[in-house]
Amino acid sequence: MSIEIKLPDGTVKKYTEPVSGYEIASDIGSNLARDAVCVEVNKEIFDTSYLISQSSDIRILTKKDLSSLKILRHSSAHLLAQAVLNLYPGTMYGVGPDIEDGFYYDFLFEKTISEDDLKEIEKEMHKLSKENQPFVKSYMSKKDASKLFQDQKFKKELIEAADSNEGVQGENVSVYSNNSFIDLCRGPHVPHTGFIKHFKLTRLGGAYWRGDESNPQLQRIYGTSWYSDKDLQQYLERRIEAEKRDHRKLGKELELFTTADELGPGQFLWKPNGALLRNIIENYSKSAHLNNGYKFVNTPHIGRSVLWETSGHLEHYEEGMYPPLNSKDNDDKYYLKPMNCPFHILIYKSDLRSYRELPLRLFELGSVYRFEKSGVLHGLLRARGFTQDDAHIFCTFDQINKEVNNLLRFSIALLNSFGFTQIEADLSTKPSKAIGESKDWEIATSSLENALEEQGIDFITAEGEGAFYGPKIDLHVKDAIGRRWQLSTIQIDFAQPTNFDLEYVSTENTKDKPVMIHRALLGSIERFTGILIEHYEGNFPYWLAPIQLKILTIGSVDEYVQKIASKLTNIRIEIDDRNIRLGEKIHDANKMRIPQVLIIGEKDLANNTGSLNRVDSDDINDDDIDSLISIIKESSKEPKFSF
RNA sequence: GCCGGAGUAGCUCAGUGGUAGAGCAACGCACUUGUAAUGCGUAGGUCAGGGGUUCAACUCCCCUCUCCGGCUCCA
Repeated sequence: MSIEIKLPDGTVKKYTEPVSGYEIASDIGSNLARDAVCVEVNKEIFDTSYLISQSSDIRILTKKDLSSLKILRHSSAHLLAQAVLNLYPGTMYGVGPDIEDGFYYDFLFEKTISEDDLKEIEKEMHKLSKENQPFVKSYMSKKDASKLFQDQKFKKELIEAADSNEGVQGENVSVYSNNSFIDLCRGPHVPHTGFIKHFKLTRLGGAYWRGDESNPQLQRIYGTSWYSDKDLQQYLERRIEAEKRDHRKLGKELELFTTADELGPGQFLWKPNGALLRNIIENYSKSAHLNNGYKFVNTPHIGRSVLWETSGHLEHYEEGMYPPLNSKDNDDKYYLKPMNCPFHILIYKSDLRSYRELPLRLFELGSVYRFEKSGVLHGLLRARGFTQDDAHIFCTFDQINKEVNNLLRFSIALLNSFGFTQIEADLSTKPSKAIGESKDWEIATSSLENALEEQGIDFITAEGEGAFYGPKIDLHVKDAIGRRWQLSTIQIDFAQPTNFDLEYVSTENTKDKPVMIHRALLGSIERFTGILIEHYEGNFPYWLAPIQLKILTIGSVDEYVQKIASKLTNIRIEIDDRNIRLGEKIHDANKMRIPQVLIIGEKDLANNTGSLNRVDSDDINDDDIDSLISIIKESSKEPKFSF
């Protein structure tokens, strides 16, 4: 017997007996043997103890490999379950995969545990970690496994459901054991529990068994796990960073928006600073649209039920709509609009349309109301009332590709203007709950795909994630700390033109059906503002800052300050002329994240000077006031929009 | 909607069966201020709302509302 093991550097090692990854690593070097997490055999990952019996290309994975981190986290989940079962015998355990930055495990405790209990569980995990218990894989029949897990109803269910993710393959299952703890598992795992050192249990939450709302709820324990303490600490710091950026907290501190119990959940009141910010965003979007082929429309907030029956919303999304308002005159019912499209369609239908008018692009900052489930509301990011930068493009079949191409460029240019430069796309295809012809779905989907390819945008396909009336492209941005947010959406719709009998007169004088494209680029203004707040941590670029400049006075300089202010046309200014110390005025301006502060004292009045402090550059002290004014004007300009 | 946690002054929080507290903010007085919080004083609360237990409830129990962490959902 001859087994040839080929290493990544091309060297070949020969063995006469089946050999484990660990043995190969040991043959290469003792350090590698110590650090080996797993072994990749012909692109598939196995435990270091796995016996390789055929000639293969292999690679030893160490702590440095990305996939090793996933393996560590999955093993951490096992350790968590082991600790939980030690401390709370009789607990039912569900599944425990690795996730981004960590892992979780779902449990059904005999008595619900609380967040405080996590400390004790963590302590137990550390204890088990120190014991360096090896993870050992074995196989057994489904029958034997059912017997082994006879007291564990969730495990039995997984065995019966033949869940390959949980190690059930055909008639056999694989299980991993370390010490007395045994779990149904496909693996692979780190060699022993000693690899799991730098972890922390982070959260406790509820989760439906197998992610199904109709199933009972379990308690899910979340944790994070790393190969070094440094990585763990960095991760924990990142979390604190993210908390600091919370738009709900900053919204309160910077006096941007507020809420009140009397309003009802998911609705917001915009205070002067927030309304300014919002208006800046809206106006920028409006002028971008106005200058690029869109026609503005305005539509009401409620519509008769027949409209929503025709559009299909009542049939498909009634639960997400506010309950109807009854008419006092007759049996009519009115619904708050969850979308603007039916109204824009009515505008399209109000005239006989010619092919010459197409593409017809109707734009509106349209406020919509969706009765989101109470538990999903999350500040501005998920509200019940919000305003979309919404447009509907009515075009011919042949125009789709060009329109989508334009839209992608337009959208990216807009997001770039606001400081989002890393953009990725999702292409969502036909869901199970869909209306319309399959052929139309195929054409629509492929035209979106073509446009993405023509624009050279990286995208992933999200199967079955499309809207009920058509496929869509979603654009995602990465923020300053790497979080991914969905913003723009571009959706093709063959269904609504049919529902509403839309038509246009073609070159051949026939009546043809137009195609509709729904698109919102910033998405919801509320949500977009929330994301901007988190992206900039409240430190907005000059053009977005609600107050761009604060003038701080020292002594009596009123007239001089008025003269300066009148020269700063179109700059959003606040003047602080309170009779208090300069240090306190600076403190207050900084607290409100005012990006530019102009200090004017009696000395400046005499010399025609001023001092300028700016967040992103050095202070300019006692400089000529006119030169300071031009610096302020120049730096406060909004970015030019072009695409 | 479901599981768990929380709600005390405008804000951030302490108090856990026995007279409701602090800092900041607000207001008043003094200080007239040149680069990250001047000092003193005053006022501010149905302890989310409702019901119950108790001699006595912010505190214990029940219901409702809102918020937070998750799950599910997101046209």
